[in-house]
Amino acid sequence: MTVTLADVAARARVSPATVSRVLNGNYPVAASTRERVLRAVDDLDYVLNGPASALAAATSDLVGILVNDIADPFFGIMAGAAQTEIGGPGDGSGRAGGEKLAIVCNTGGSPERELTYLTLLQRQRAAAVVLTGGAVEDPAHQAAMSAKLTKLADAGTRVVLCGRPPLPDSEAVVAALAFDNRGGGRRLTEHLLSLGHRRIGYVAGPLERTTTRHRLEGHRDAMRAAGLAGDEERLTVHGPYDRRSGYDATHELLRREPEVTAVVAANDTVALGASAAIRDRGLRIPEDISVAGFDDLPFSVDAVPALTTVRLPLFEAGARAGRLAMGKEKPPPGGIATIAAELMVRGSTAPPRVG
Amino acid sequence: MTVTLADVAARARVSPATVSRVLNGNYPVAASTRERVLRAVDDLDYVLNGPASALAAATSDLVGILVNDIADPFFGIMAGAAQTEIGGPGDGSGRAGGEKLAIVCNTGGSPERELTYLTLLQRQRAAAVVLTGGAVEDPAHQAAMSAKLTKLADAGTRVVLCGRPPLPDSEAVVAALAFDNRGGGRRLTEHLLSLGHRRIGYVAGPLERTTTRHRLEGHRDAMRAAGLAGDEERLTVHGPYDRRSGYDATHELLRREPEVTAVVAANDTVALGASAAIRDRGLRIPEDISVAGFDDLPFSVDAVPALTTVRLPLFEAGARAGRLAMGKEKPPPGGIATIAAELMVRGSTAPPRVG
DNA sequence: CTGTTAGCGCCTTCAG
DNA sequence: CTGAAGGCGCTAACAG
Repeated sequence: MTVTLADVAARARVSPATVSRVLNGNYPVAASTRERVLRAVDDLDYVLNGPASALAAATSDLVGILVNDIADPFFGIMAGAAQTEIGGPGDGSGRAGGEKLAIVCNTGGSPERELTYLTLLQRQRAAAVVLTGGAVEDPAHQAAMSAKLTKLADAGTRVVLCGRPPLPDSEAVVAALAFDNRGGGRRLTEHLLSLGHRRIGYVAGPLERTTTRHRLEGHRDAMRAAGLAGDEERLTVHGPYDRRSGYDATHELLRREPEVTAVVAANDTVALGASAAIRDRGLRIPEDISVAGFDDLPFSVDAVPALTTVRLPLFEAGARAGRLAMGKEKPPPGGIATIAAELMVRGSTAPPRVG
Repeated sequence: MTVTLADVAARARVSPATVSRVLNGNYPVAASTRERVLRAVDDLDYVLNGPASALAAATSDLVGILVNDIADPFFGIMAGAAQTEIGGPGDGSGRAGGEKLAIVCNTGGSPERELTYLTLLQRQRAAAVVLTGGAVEDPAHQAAMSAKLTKLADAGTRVVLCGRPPLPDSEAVVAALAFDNRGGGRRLTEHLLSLGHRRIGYVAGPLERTTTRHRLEGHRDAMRAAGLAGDEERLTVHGPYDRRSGYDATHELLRREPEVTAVVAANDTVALGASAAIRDRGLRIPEDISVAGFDDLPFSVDAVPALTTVRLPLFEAGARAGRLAMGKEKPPPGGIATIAAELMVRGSTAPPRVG
């Protein structure tokens, strides 16, 4: 029925072990023998049995990339970049060579699904796992994650964090690439303050996520430094990282405080929704209200007016995470690297109206 | 070292066979026995060995989802939707149950990588494969794809096409969900014609892709029906499906023909770039030039002015593909379904200036 | 450089 | 309902 390695061996008149060796290419085989085997493989249209191979070798060529929301380019860009480093270029023959199979798993931001996927990857004896994006801060979940990642690491799976803060005290992780969300958030708000804004609304991401907290903390640090503490709670509205949330939260914000002169959004997608809400109220950007985002996704520069935001080098970070997962790059000192966030000032922010 | 099924059996004082049966749940086991086994599993923190299981059972719980560009929400939305149907909700314990592992593979639009991923999936004995988005029209590649998909199907892998036209003559495919790209393209251009536009530029996608061709054919059908044939080549510029391409191609288009009053883009992302180019030339949308896109991605409604486009039910299509891949839904008659594309008229299109 | 020999960990008949 | 036994297809020592 299905052709096996033994069939190939028979046809090439060699032993199964030899066939295995030429297929894996990690052992010397005479050129003529290799030739013969390869021809047999082609003749028989043989395809390696992944599970059998993984079982015998006790490793597999799967690399998992976990993302919170695959429909969000924030994750898509990182995952795609990681995949280019992991997947190899292919040999143009459609025959799979020694490359790894980079697979993207969409957790939808759910802690349960995150753990489930890790278990599934553990089952598959994944060669590496890349966790992207912010983490949920629930202590129970964090403990479960630590435990799970430790087990994965013990089983030989390389664990890399990308755009996620390092775990409290885990030796399991090869490397953690953390974005400077706090610094970026701070500089963004400082920019608004320097323009003269004082009443700044904040449309935050979902509660209990590190990304949300860090960006918000950066914002509040800046506010506090400017002597504007005290009104934080009232001027902050939380919601998911999507367009709709930005829209709704901004309406809520302007209801609570119509005198807001600037709105900082949790990310660019939310900023888009916020902008729509502001316009629906008949207000202009940036003349009446300034708007700022975070991430600098590709569409942000094309918004009208172009969106002031904080640029995160998503592609570069994803690619680096991919290389780390493949062991192609040396981990940073201490296993932790902070990735800079750059303020991008564009047309959506301007000084507040006088009066 | 690693705990195996036999360890669990020993601890639960049953045979390995019994443990296997409770784990797979597809065979009657006494409640008390099951209880004991489950407890042993928890005590020992046992994780099933996927490869061993797949080898013995000759099947696996992997489902592959192939996308052309994971950073593009067009694919992200479909893939995410498919994954919700495939991955199951999890049981909240982080312990993986009977669900499938939905994995997204990013081909980058490369035919070679597409075939490579299919081979990798074939190796893993994937339970199903979902191919999303347009196909490359190169005959050699199409033949190779047909052959590969047939082999996958023969090995028991369910193949589903989502947003991709059915293969010429393949019995391999369970179901093909094709978008009505041609009809959508035609109606979009008819809309522009009805507004009074006559000189319409077209920023097309990459050559040799079904999506590109069908949308362009719809456009040209409409032009021809209006007696406006003849100038197609000059008013069409091809490029990748990205923002940059839309920007560059639109500049090129306006260089070739400054009298263009409307630009139709291959998709919404391209339309964003086209809009930026138009503005950079000091022209207004829609007063000087109308712009239209395709897909109706989430950001399109927030563009300024809001983008006229053709809505594709990406989430619904992806979810349906996921269900078909799981065998949860009956395939459409003949295995082929055409998914309607709906014209969304918004602010970016208006009658051309008079004179 | 190549063949031989044992498993890898699990599922699945087949008996009981 | 449960146990025993064989093998899924491949790899990894060992010999030669």
